[in-house]
Amino acid sequence: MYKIGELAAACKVKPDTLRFYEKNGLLNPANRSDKGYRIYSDDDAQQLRFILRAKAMGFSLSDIRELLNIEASRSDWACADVKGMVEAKALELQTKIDEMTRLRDSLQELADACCGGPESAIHCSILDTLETK
Amino acid sequence: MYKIGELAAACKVKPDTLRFYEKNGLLNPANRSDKGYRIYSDDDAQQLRFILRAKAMGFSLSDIRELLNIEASRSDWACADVKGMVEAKALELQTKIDEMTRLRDSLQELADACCGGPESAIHCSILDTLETK
DNA sequence: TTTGACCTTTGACCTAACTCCAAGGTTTAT
DNA sequence: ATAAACCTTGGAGTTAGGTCAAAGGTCAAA
Ligand SMILES: [Zn+2]
Ligand SMILES: [Zn+2]
Ligand SMILES: [Zn+2]
Ligand SMILES: [Zn+2]
Repeated sequence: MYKIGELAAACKVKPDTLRFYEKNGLLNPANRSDKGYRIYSDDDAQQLRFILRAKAMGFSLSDIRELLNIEASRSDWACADVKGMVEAKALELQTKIDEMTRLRDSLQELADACCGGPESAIHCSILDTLETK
Repeated sequence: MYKIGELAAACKVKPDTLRFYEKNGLLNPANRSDKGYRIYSDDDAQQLRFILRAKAMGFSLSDIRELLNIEASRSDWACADVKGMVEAKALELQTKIDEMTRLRDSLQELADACCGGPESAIHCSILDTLETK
């Protein structure tokens, strides 16, 4: 049984983060002390670690809410559901990667066309390109 | 000479966006009509296109403010300065790409380990992995 | 002349995921 | 006993780049 600061420290997050997760339905402390302090159980700690691992994998908090729902009643779901979520996330990421790669290539092309020398930028091809495509 | 709605329509942005750019020091209309309407010149239109092109290249508005400063007095800057900015941006992008690629690979690995079948997720390796690393 | 499409300003709201603050109550250590 | 270090709540602020609404003034067409 942990108080909020203890669990937070154990998982290297701030107490406010746990309150935030609670407010957003991701982690409810098992109970409260007679004076109203949040008391977290080992299961809660495990659930927090689940959340943090999923976050590190790139899932949003609302994705994680879904994963927690599934995890809470695994038998109601198929592997296909879970795998579908993960693959969708991977695809989403890939789409962003592609977009950023195109952007990076454009920038590199822009940079390559510039002499990069110490003289005045009056003739700079980068600025020219941005000025009039 | 354009009123705000005209310039906005010509560049496919909303009037509010132009007001926002003005508030943030990116684009000041050449003058105002006697009744207070913003009046944009052809130079302003050109500057807006500069802004939009730079944005499409992945520059943030504060990057663009810098670029506009340079553009406004090109002779005070060297090509090296401009190229440096562009290369820094490309590198920044590359760093994000690398990070997202690692994330995508982790997700793909996670997905690959799951059977993805229609039976219950009780044995799902994805959930197991997230539950206890 | 009256409708409707413009324009003005100020200021609130949006997403995401926290983070911080204030004002007060509690626990712990010396 | 008292000060430090915790805990509570509610609500505001952060970043980035807008987007919208309200309340009012202006302008062109029918
Ligand atoms: Zn040069
Ligand atoms: Zn150059
Ligand atoms: Zn399976
Ligand atoms: Zn599975």
